[in-house]
Amino acid sequence: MGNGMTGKGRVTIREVAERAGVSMATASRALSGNHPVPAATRARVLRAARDLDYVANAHARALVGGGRKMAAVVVRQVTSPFYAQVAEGVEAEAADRGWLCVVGATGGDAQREMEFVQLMREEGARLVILVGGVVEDDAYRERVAHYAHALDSSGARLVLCGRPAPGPDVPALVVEFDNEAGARAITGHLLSAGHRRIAFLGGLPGNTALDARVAGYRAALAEYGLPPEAAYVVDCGLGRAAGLRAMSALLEETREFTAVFAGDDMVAAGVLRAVAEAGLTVPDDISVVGYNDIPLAEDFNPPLTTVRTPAEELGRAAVRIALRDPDSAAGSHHLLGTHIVVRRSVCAPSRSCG
Amino acid sequence: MGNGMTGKGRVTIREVAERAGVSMATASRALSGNHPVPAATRARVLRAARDLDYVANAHARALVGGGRKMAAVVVRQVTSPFYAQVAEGVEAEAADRGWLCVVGATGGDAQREMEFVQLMREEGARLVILVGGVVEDDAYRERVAHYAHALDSSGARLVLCGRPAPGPDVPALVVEFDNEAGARAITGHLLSAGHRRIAFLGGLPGNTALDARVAGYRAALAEYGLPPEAAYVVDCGLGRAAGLRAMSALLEETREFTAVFAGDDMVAAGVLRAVAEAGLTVPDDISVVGYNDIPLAEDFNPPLTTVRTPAEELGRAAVRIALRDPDSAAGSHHLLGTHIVVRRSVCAPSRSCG
DNA sequence: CGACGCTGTGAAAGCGCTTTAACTTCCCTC
DNA sequence: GAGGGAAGTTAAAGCGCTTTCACAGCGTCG
Repeated sequence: MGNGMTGKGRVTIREVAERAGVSMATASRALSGNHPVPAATRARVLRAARDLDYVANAHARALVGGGRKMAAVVVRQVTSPFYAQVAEGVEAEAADRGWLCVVGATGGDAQREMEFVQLMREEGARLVILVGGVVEDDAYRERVAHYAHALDSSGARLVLCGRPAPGPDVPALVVEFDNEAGARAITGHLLSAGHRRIAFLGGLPGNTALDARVAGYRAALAEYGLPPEAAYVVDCGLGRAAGLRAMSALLEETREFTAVFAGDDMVAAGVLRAVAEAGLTVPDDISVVGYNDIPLAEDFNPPLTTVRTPAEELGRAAVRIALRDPDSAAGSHHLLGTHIVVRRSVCAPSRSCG
Repeated sequence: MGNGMTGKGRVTIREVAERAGVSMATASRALSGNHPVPAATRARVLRAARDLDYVANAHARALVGGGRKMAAVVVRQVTSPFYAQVAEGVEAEAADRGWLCVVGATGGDAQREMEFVQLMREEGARLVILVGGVVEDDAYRERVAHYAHALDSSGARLVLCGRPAPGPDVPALVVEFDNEAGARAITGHLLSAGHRRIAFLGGLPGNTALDARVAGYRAALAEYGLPPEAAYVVDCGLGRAAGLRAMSALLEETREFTAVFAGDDMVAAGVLRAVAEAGLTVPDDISVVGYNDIPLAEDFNPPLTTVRTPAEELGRAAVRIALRDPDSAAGSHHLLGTHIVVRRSVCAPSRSCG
């Protein structure tokens, strides 16, 4: 390497100080910029640091400095396009501020989630972002309330993305998309195309995001003067496999529906597949819409009409909001807008069905 | 919370020790398990820690303990399905060992990559995994050689996944898929189906992964006794947009090809789209194969025949290999196997062409 | 001209933890 | 019954850094 490195042992600030002919205190000030130092002195210190290939020890710094700039984002799995985008947003916004971003994948396991949050407490993360829908039961509420208080007592902030706050007095902040509005809009799109028999596939009772989508779907139906019985919700949960299975079952059972609103794009992928396997065509026989507008949605067959939820923006917003209003932000609730992306999976209800 | 927390200030091991009636040393040993402690004493300490909601300070621990269990994985972008899977594999394997995993996204920018590696040095990461193909030029070689030596001098290991080592004496370890074998196999699949005019779309000269794929493609052609001129490589780079553009251009130009080997599945997505836009059908008019088998490949239209590169396994292998053989592993090169996944985007060359 | 504030600098305290070296018991052996 | 370990425990050193506190030098104002 050709520099003055002392073998394996890391160069410390003391050596930098010695080489620059100043005290450790001055070296520290020049390096960290926490305190003004005359330009000449600073230059000498920086020079010495460069010559020695000095690398600050983040641990020592965090230990004395009390904490460190680190955010953690926790998702079910990194490979889900939606979660990946949110994580990317968090990472980007964190990086913009010089923060470190660590991501944890739980695989949907509450145990691992708890362990990870605990780890983040030990690591001194100042921001923990929990992403993704869950079924809201008592265990969930208790768990999250615990996180919130534990993190709060360590001086860290907790952000919930797309999952509910366990209570009004819990020190956590919620940032999510306006699922009800989005669902209402896309259902309206189907209705205005002439569809009246629209099934919703992908319900997951207790999951607030999906519940809100279902609510929006029902609201849109009501707005069009349809009776509550017109709503048909299949609680098959999320994922491509679930969508495939549920749609196959539905087609087996009845062909009265002219359109399907899939709970998200992966469900829609399964639905499209099921329709194709049944020898039917989208949209001629059945119109399909999804939710989230994942990157590959436009490559579906046919390209999917869906609701765009700018996931990366969600991640960025989470960081921004949490860091903006250090105190007042706690407990607040932020809703992000969405919009419809029209592609080719919807047309007017046709010849073949009701 | 109902426990004995002292407000904001974090509970330290000293308080735990006091409450348990032992010295800090004993408390530390009971908590960390680094040194045997009688069961009765240990129980008292653990009890006190629980009562106080004690959270160890990872920084202090790392400071004195010299380093910490942390791995870093660096990718171009988290939202690419392939990178996401690799990152997930790294995360999983790291989590299995109680290691922390941080991920950095560079957006393909060398500057950001350097900053991130530097940050990891400061943070004391013991394992840095650089994932993803690059164009191998002098700047690249110099950069990576620098990382390798810098990390090595901090006692950390460097793993390159799918990118070449800059030289034989550089302390880095390479783990990647056997791209040449995979490409040879899938080209063979096309050949054995009867295709003789096969174009390769998605070359990126200097990118070793793609170069290897191209080499495999040529080798397969040669094995079937075709002259070198039979190879037709379009260096359009990667990504869906690139595939769409290149394939549209190709179709504009000539229709002599009966099959297309796309550099990866995203390119294949673009190719499929281009074929559809040209009013042609896959596989009846043109057979298409991809590379990587991303999760949505089976939902392409038609479901894509491709090469499965178990990306998550790549991430896991990177961690495992790096951690297995602390010393001997340096400089070694590991090749992971792949296999063909046959779906419906290939059939015998047909009526319409060649 | 002495008191005051300012800037630049350094010695040393201490962040929370692990670990070394030393000490105390207590039990066993010769 | 004295000597030698083993087992259990502790005081204290110190990881690398930031930051207080103190002091020196010096221009400025009353």
